[in-house]
Amino acid sequence: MAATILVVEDEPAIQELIAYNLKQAGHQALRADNAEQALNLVSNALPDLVLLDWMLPGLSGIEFARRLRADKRTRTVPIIMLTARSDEQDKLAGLDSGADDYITKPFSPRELMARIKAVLRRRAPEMTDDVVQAGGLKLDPGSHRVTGHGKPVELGPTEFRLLHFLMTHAERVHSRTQLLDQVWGDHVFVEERTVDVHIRRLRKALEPTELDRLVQTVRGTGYRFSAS
Amino acid sequence: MAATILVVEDEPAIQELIAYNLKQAGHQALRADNAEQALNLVSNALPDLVLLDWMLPGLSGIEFARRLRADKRTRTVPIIMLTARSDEQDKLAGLDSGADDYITKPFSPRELMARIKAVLRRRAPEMTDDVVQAGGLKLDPGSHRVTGHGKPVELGPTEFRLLHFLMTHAERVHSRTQLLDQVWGDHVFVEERTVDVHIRRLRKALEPTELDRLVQTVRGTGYRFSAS
DNA sequence: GCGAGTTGTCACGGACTTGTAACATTAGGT
DNA sequence: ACCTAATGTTACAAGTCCGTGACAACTCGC
Repeated sequence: MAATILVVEDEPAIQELIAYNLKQAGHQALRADNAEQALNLVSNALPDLVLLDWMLPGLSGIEFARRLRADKRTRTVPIIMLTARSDEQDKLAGLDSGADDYITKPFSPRELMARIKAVLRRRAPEMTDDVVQAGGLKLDPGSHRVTGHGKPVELGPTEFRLLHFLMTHAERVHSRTQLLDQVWGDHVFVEERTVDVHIRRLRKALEPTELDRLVQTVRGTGYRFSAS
Repeated sequence: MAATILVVEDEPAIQELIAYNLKQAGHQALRADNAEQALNLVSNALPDLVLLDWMLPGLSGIEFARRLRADKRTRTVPIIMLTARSDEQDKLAGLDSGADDYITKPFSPRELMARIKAVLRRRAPEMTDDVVQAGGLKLDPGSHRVTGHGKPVELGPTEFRLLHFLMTHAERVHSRTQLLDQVWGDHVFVEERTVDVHIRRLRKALEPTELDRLVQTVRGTGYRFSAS
């Protein structure tokens, strides 16, 4: 899946380099030269990940990270810190401010891309465009297609995200609250029972392929995807 | 598993950061800015663990910890102290006041989560989602599944919690009162004999696998899980 | 703006769970 | 052996949780 990535970096050459590499990898790059500009962009549209330079003119990178963590709406956005210092003390402070990973300059584009992928996979595996496959069911985030035993399955957007999350976190029970947080987003307010309805819609769509049994109810706890 | 964790921390950014990470790990976060507020929350509902800042406006963290330890109802709640000082003297005082662990700022979220898990594992193993295995019985809290000699075992929610507690505190006799407190919760009122009925239901569910003998009666005292 | 598709909420009914009481059985002391 | 207290067992009514269909509000491309 093409992630939208915000690059906050004051040095034009590095910003350009990063943006180019992101584009090359199929992501969309938003750019900001400083924290103020970045805050503006974030208030418009939430990126899927933030690449954040440590040293910024004006508001520092750490401070920016703290602000993102302080606001309920932006709390979940993964952050990767970029810095020239390799000092361990800074590293701790950086992680303390809420960064998910930390990379020291100079870095190779390959390394940066690997870390981005790793963070997306860890924080939001359903954000990567890896094909997920289990028990005869195949979900391809890239083409936004789902097939069961080779036959196409029609899903609405929410059911698609729900199935994607369940498949990337299989063999685990998820409470309705967790599913709302992870699939709907933690800034929305909807009834818990709404999850039931979407589970129902998902099952109905899977019924023709008999794969609806993979979506299981755990009474009193939540739902589980299981291929065994 | 989902533990309820009380965060007592006056600095909003850090409180937010911690709460966010707790939620991410599947826990529920209660928050308090000061000790007075924390005492209120505790009197309402007992948390499974307390994260406590050393420096608090008003009643200090140490004093708050002492109060928890002084009250019979809250005496067993695990406490992790947070502090900016790395001074050995303070560390001793902190542990002396009854803290289970101690962590100095700045700390990485990863480190904090690791310590929480370690403390829960030691003090309340039924709160973690570690797989428990004994005598051919296997219970997986993550997927909410139980198998005996590989065959699936069907349990209701209460029987599941009961078995989980017994397995994580095996080779020990638990009185009916203790089981009610630990498995049902400390503020519910049910007949003691109700435990017997659930033990019966648990045994019945285990019968097909012949593993019901692991749940043993200690006449005049209570019940015990034993794999030997 | 129009219509198809999507979304969140509600209400109803059925299935499962739970606590209690009542009765049966067992263990342990005398 | 007998008696009593403790535990096993069953049945049941009340409560809770979940599946399901209907529906109105909403979005989005045309």
